[in-house]
Amino acid sequence: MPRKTINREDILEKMGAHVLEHGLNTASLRPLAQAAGTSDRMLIYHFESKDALITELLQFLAGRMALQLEAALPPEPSASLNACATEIVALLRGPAFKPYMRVWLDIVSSATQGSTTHHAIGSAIVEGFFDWLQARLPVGTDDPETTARAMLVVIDGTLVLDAVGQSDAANRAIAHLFPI
Amino acid sequence: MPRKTINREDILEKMGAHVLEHGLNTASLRPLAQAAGTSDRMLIYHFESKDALITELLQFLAGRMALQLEAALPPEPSASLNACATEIVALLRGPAFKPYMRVWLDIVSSATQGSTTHHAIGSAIVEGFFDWLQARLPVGTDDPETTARAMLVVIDGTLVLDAVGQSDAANRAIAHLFPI
DNA sequence: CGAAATGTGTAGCGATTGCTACATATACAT
DNA sequence: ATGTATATGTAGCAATCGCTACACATTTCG
Repeated sequence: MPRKTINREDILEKMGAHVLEHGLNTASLRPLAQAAGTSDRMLIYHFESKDALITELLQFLAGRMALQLEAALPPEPSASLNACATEIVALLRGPAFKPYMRVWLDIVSSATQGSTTHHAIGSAIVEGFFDWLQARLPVGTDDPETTARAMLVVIDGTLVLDAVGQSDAANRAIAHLFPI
Repeated sequence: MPRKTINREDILEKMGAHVLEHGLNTASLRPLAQAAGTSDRMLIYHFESKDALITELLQFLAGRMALQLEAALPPEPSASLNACATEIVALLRGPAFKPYMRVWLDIVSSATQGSTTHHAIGSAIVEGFFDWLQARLPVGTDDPETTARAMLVVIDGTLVLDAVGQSDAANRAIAHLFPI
């Protein structure tokens, strides 16, 4: 038995649920601690600082989302680019992933403000999503790497338009950019 | 002479510069007041509450950006869709507009967290940008409205990828989605 | 002139922030 | 048994948050 079999994973789990529900930017130590059933004192004790805690929490959530993505849409090629984009966007808009998208946009926002940790985590998330996305492209897609990157741009742009209530416009854009 | 010829415009100008430089989410009353050469006390006096202040400030900045957009790229049709997208993205990445893009992503982030005021302002900004964008499409573009919305999605997706250091991927996506 | 409206500085309130000092309880190793 | 590492509660600190009470000036208007 290792000496450090404390909760850590449990704590991350519960804090992750709290962040998914209440947002990342507004997450302060005491509410996080309450959600995890502990105290701010112990959070600092376990994670050294809030920055380190947030970093580890975001990595944890990124892993969680990757698992859920593969569970929701296994890596089977779609029938067409349009179907691929449509399926993914529908999935990300659903109740299971919308909270992740909110956190994602928080990460993006912090990254643009100059936070190197958010920048690094965001980069890793995009890279993972890119790999998952590439495996779902229709068989025989020309230049799958560039196509996947294009779809990544369209999906993220859709998230932005969704945020300000322009989902219809985003839908039309997808249909226009991936007609078949 | 109207009785209310106080600074208001000046104050908004200086606070806008501060927000463009230091970000929106981290903007609190005292730094904003210092930037405007007044006190938090007076900001509340003039704008009733911080929420109302931020709302008015964002509307002010949205108008400013619209003006600067028209000044930087007058509404002359581009030679091609690719040229249109490339020119605009290069402009938005430049020093004059990057600060606006940071604020824009802050607005998007707050809107996804449920802020109705940010949602409303973000929606208006997108609508204005959409109109400006439509006027720059090449002459004879098929279905200019849908095309402009598609380009909007691609541009916003590019901003997101830029935020996490994936500008190269975004560039390739643009070249792929708007080949000519 | 005098009253009323408009503007501004000083000081502070209660809440929250990340984080720490101190004491203490438990567990494990020697 | 005893000492040392691990774990945790209590209390609080200095800073910052949005906002307000109070006093005082200046201007406007009847």
